[in-house]
Amino acid sequence: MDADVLPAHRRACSRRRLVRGESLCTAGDSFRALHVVSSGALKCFVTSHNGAVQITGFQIAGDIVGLDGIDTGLHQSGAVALVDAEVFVLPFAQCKQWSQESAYGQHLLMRTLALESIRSQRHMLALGMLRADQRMALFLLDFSLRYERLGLSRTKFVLGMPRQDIGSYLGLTLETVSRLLSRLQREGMLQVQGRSIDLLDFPALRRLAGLLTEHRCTALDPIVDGMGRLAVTPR
Amino acid sequence: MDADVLPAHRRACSRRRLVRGESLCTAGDSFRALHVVSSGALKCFVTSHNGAVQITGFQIAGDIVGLDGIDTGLHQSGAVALVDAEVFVLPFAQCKQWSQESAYGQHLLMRTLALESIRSQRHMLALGMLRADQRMALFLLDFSLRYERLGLSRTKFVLGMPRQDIGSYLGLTLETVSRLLSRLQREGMLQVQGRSIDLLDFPALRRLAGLLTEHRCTALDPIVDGMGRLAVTPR
DNA sequence: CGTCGGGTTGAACCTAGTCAAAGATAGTGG
DNA sequence: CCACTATCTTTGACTAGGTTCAACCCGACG
Repeated sequence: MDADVLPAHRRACSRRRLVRGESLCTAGDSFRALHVVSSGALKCFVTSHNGAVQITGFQIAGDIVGLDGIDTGLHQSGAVALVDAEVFVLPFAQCKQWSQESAYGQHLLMRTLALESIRSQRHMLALGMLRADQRMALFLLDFSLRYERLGLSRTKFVLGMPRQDIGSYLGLTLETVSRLLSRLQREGMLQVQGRSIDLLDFPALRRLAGLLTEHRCTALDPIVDGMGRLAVTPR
Repeated sequence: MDADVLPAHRRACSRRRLVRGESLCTAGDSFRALHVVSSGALKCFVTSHNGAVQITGFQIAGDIVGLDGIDTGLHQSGAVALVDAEVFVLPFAQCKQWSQESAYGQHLLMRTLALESIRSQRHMLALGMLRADQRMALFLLDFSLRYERLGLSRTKFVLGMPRQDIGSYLGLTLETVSRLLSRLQREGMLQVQGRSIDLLDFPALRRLAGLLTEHRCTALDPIVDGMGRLAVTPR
């Protein structure tokens, strides 16, 4: 196929590089595009009236940023790079077109949106009814699973964010996070060295988190391929 | 227009009546349709592995139930009627068709999905960084606003759910909920009689919740009209 | 070498949870 | 219509898990 006969949504999209600490968007910015992380890591956060911030999520390769802008056309949360990162830029108009022209695209976009709210709900559940140590275990297992999906080690990984951010995400103080990591290390469940984590005892961590079964939440097909092209056929 | 030339998504959809305590769907059910509450009230909840339940939301007239099934095709949460209720049944295939044929439909469906995840995020923020009394105040103000939008009193209303459910929603125990209501009454912010609430001091409640401004989160156009027909033009 | 952001650890305090008992309410059946 | 029961609600006393405040440590960087 010739490049210029391809519908807009089939062309590879542009990319954007972010250096550590650089912000991708800020709450209140007008929403034009979705972003898919291709490398590095971001954090998303909302700011409350009094100025306090709460981290709402951490995104690594394959994760989507910016869905919060769809509703009002303004971003509801900010996103900044935890480490140097690169993202694909998917103009939202293009996504809409894609969704109208391809039944699979429509399906995928809706699933992506729905999944986002399920993730929030699951996290809500964690914040609402788990003890601090259980939240921490869940957090670590979640990261482990996500790194594994990227083909990386599920036992050894580096958390790109400071204790403060982990605390904010889990509804805890940074001191509690620090104490918990120390305690879990003392109890032999993991090894921690600054931001480097080495999970040693998965069964124990799962038991702590209250997971009976290996909690594999559905992995959604990515909406873009490695080159940043919107998917048009399954898998 | 003749009824039989209307596209499927323009025909009034069916309804379903639920008696108090009856369940609309259960986690694991296969997902076929979205539901829009037309009267009464529902609660949605997720069940964790160990059997504990957490309420994820309360739906009153105009609210949508069932978005959680879109991702996997299976409902992730259950929904039961708090009081006798009626819902419109929107077969999901029909929604998809509507979304493909009408740009406005596509827009509205996406906004609805996105709004859902923003709501979850906002609630996450509340669970993660607010004290119990602040969560309670926010909860009451939210209900007040929603009743007001339905043209009902924003000061006097009846909470259809037991303390236990409020607690579960807010990440608190039923005793704490009870104590908080008693305390807020003692402090003159409201009057409580069983499940009947009368908000007396909005400024104080807002101050408590940490809301500087009157927190009016965007009201999304309803996706169905009063007869259960999918909207095709704004407003 | 000093400073600065991030991390660890300790002690005191406090919020919300737990356990327990009694009071209200609503629903049921005689 | 009333009595009985089940459920919901309130309140108290006690406890524990997390926060707060504060000191100290470590490594990076000018």
